[in-house]
Amino acid sequence: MGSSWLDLDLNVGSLRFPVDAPEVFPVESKRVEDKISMRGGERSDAQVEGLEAELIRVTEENKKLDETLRIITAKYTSLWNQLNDLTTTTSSSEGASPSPSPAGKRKSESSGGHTEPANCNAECTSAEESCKRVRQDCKPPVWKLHVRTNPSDSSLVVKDGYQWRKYGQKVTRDNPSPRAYFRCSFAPSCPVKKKVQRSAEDQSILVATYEGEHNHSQPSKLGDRSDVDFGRSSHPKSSVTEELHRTLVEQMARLLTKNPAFTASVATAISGMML
DNA sequence: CGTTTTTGACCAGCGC
DNA sequence: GCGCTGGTCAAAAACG
Repeated sequence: MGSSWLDLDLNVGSLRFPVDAPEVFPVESKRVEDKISMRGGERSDAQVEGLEAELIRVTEENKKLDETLRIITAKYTSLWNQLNDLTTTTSSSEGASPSPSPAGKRKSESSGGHTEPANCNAECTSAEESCKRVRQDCKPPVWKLHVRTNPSDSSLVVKDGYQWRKYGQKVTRDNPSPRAYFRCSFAPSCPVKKKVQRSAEDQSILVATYEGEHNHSQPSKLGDRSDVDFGRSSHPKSSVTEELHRTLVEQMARLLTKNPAFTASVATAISGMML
């Protein structure tokens, strides 16, 4: 995928309209044409021809811009679908990645990402191992969420819109950072658990592991103290994908707003529509 | 005073 | 069976 999609050549540099003629945008072209035809007698033919030429030129540029926007949208959709596929596969295969832990066979850690039976197919041959797999398959769904935080911030808090109660903390063998254990405190019967630990490789990344599914609606919608609301579904996977969606949109917005020509064009377009 | 967090103790699974 | 390790419990402390 590379950066080709990020290299947004919007070709907006030529869209520098005269300040006194904002109405040349397509939404207003019909009105401009009417004005021209109505007041044609008051203007010279040269002026009319000049305006018409300008109108045609700007209309063409708008078509180009519209086409570019359509391409960007298509690329974004394509990229988003790829990301969806990627998160679906990585969330189930992450636990299979080489673990720094020599043991790496503990039931929770090792089965953390093993919800995908395909992972076991190549390895599990004996009856004993297939029994283990059956046990693992019965476990609640497990999803991982990586959140970049300020490394100086030592709190193990991942704001995901739900209300959590910490019930334990432990230093694990393969990571010097402590791991915090949380339960969903919004509903006492909610089976969801969350483990949060800093990444061993990058201390600025918090790795939140969700187990199970919420059996209630998201509390943040009911006006609780949580300040993030990116999970519309009670399913933890949905929270993850919504988070990715949000990140993508933010990145796109950041890229676009960094381009002064683009922001100038948007401003001109908006003012043109308002006028 | 009720709720949440902290933290040491305990339990269970797994490999040897 | 033993030791290691991750996960959970529960009493005490902290907090609002």
